[in-house]
Amino acid sequence: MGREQAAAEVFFALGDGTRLSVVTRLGSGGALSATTLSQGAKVTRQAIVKHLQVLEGAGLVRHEKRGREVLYALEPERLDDARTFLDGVSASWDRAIERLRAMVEEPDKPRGR
Amino acid sequence: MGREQAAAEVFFALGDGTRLSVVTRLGSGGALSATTLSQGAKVTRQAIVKHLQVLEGAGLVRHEKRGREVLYALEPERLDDARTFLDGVSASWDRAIERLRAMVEEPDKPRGR
DNA sequence: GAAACGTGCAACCCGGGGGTTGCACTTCTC
DNA sequence: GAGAAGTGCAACCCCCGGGTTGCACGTTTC
Repeated sequence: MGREQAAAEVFFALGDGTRLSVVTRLGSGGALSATTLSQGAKVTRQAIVKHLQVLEGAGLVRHEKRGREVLYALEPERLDDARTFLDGVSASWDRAIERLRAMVEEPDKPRGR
Repeated sequence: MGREQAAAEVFFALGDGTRLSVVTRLGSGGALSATTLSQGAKVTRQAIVKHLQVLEGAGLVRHEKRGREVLYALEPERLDDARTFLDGVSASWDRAIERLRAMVEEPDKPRGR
């Protein structure tokens, strides 16, 4: 229910090339500032800032003021949530396939709930 | 590189509430038609069709003509790809954390590549 | 204190994503 | 064959996501 909504938010946050590369860089680089992230990127600092806000809104990133600059760091828990969701879909899919296979192999067997 | 782009496409496809519920239903229900999926949904059949095309474009779904109707079924391989990507980010994040911890605990130790 | 660096805020633009409606076309059913 | 069921196609609408520019505000630095 709300679970699905939250998962959609996380997936939406990851569903953009720029944001995904930001996540990758934060994942391997620790805590970085928006300006640092914007260097080497194809977009402006402001664009990066907006992306970071989206990521933070989805709970994928946390920010911390460090003197005059603001450092953003990854929050990997929500990544686990997303992975859990994918696991769930895959699992129920496997079960559905298994049911189908059983029905084909034993057509007369009564099947309950 | 292109890996990241493909992952972004999958995440984008999953980053919408309607599409995510479609994926869930397909995951637990086997192969369904657009009309069937639209019943019980809050949107039109046409909207569902567009969503299915997006999902198919991302490789998450496959369609098959069955008489006069078209059945859509889940293609769980791409889900695994997405999960693998998340695993990668989490792993490098863990390594980054570990490096950081090591630096804090042994400040004088020389650290190489 | 003045200059440089890093941010924050606001206005603005553009394209396309999500949705709908209407209709023509095939396929099943009686 | 007539009608119902299931799709496909096209036009159309609205909103907002992604991006930019310009400038004002703290914080360092010398």
